[in-house]
Amino acid sequence: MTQNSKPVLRFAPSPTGFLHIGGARTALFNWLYAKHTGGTFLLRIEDTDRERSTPEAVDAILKGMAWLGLNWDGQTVYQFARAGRHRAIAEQLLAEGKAYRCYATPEELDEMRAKQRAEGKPTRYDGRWRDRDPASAPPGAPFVIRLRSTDEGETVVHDKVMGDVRFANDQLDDMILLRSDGTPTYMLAVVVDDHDMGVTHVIRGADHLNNAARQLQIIHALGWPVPVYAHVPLIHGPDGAKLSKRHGALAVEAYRDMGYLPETMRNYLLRLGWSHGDDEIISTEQAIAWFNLENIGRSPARFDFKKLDNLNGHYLRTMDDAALTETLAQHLTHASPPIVLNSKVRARITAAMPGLKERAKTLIELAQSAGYLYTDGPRTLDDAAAKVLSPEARAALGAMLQALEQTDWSAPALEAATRNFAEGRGIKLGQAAQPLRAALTGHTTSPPVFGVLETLGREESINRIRAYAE
RNA sequence: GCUCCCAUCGUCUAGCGGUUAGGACGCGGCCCUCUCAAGGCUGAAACACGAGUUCGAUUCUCGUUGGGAGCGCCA
Repeated sequence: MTQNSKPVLRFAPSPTGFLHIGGARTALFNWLYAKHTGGTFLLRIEDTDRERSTPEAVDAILKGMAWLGLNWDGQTVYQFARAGRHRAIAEQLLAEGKAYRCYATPEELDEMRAKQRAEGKPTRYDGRWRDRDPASAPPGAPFVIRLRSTDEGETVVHDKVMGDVRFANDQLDDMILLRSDGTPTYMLAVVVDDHDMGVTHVIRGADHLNNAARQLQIIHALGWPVPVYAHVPLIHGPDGAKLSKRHGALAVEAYRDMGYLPETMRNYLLRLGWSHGDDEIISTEQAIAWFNLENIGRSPARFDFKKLDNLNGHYLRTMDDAALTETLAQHLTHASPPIVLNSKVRARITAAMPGLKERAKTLIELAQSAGYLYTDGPRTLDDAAAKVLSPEARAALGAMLQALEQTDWSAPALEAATRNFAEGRGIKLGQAAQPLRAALTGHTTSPPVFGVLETLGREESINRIRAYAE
C-alpha cells in the first residue's frame, strides 16, 4: 500500500489480440472500483512475449478502451521496457538462495511431461536441478532461473469473490522466473510490476485464480505486501462455450460497428456478473456510486444479444436528439460504403428523431429507418410497400393529394385532413395512412406518418406522393 | 490424468435458515394504435441430484452429476 492508502487498480492486457468482451468487463470493473473509491486506475500492456505481441493489438486495445470511455491515470506502462528490473529481482532471489538455475532443455522437459502424463501423474517440473550442483552443468549451457518454492504447507488466496482458496504447496512446482534468454516470465513480471506500481487491488479473470497462488509464492519470497484479489468468473458465449479469442469472441469495436452505444456496453457488462438488487438500468454515474467487490457473482455468465438489444434500445430512446443524430452520422462514416450526411439531412433527421429512436435497437436499425430522409425524390418501394400501393390505393392517393394540398402543413392539421378524407370515403384511417407511408418512405413501417409528412415538408411530400398517385 | 472454481426460470440475476422463491430479457395473451415500436396489464417458466446438520433447508456440510479454468522458457 502506498502512503495515501487510496486503492490502486490496473488493467493488464497482453497485446496478442484485440480487446474482447471479457477483457472489457475486467477493465470496466477495475475502472469502476477506482472511480468508486477515489483511487487510481492504471493501464499496463503485458508485452513480454515478443513473438506474439503486436503494435496493432496495442492500438486495438487502446481504441477499445477509449470507445468504452474507460480512461486511465498516468502513462501507459509497457512491461517489456521494465525487463531489466525484472531480471534484477530474479538475480536477487538467486543470490538469496530463493531461486536456482535450471539447465534442463525444453525438449527434456517435454519428455518429462509426456512421461508423467503417460503414467497418469500430474505434469509438474520435478525439481531435477533444485539441489544439483550448478558446476555439473555443461559449461556455457543456457539456463533458466526457477523459484525455490516450499513443498510444505499451503498457499491461501484470500479472494474477495471466490473466498479463501487453498492450494497445497506440493502441488505447485518451481516455476520459471527468468527465461534462458534473460527475459522475465509473466509470473515474475506481474508481481514485480504490481509491486512497483503500488497496485493494491487485483481484479482479473478467474482464469488467473491458479496463478494467484504461484504469484503469492513469489511475493512471499520477496517479502512484499499482498494485494487484495478479486477473480471474476469468465463470460461464455450464447452456446455456453468458452468465449475467447480462439472461439469467436468479438472485439469491442465489433460491438461499435453493430450499432451499440458505449453506455449500453457499460451497463450490460456491469450486470453480467455484478448486481445491485433488482436494478437493471444503471447509468455510469450510478454504477460508480454503487460498485463494490461484494456483489460480484461467483458463477460464469453467458452473453445474450437479446438483452443487449433491449438495453441499447433504452439508451437510444433516452438520448438527446441532436446528439444521437451526430452519433448516427459518425456511425455512417464507418459503414461500407461510408455515407456522409449534409446539414439539411441532419436537420431533418434530428427533427424526425423522436419518432425514429423509439423504434430502433441499434444504430444500424436507426440508419435503415432514417433512410427515407437521406435523399429527395420518389421512393423505390420494397415488396410490402409495393403490395400496399394497389390500384385502388393509388387512386385514393390521388384523391388525398388534392385534400392535402390545401392543408396547413403541420402534423395535427394533416392528420385531421386525412381522417376527414377517410371518413368521407368510408374507409379506415389505416387504409389511407398505409398508402401514404408507402409512397413517402418506400416501406410499410415508419414513425407516425403525419410526422413524416411534416418533417419532409409540403413540396417534398407532394412530390413523393404524386409519383404513386393515380 | 492432476489442481482449482462454479451450479435459482431458456438467458442475466435477487435471495444471505422460515418468502405465494422477486426482478429483467425473451416468449404467449390483452389494452393502446395510421404501420412498426414504445408503454401499461397479464400468463407460462427455476432452486441439478443424493445424503446429512436443523423444529425447519434454495440458503450450512459432504458426496454425485454436469459445466468451466489452469497444469508452457504464453500472458
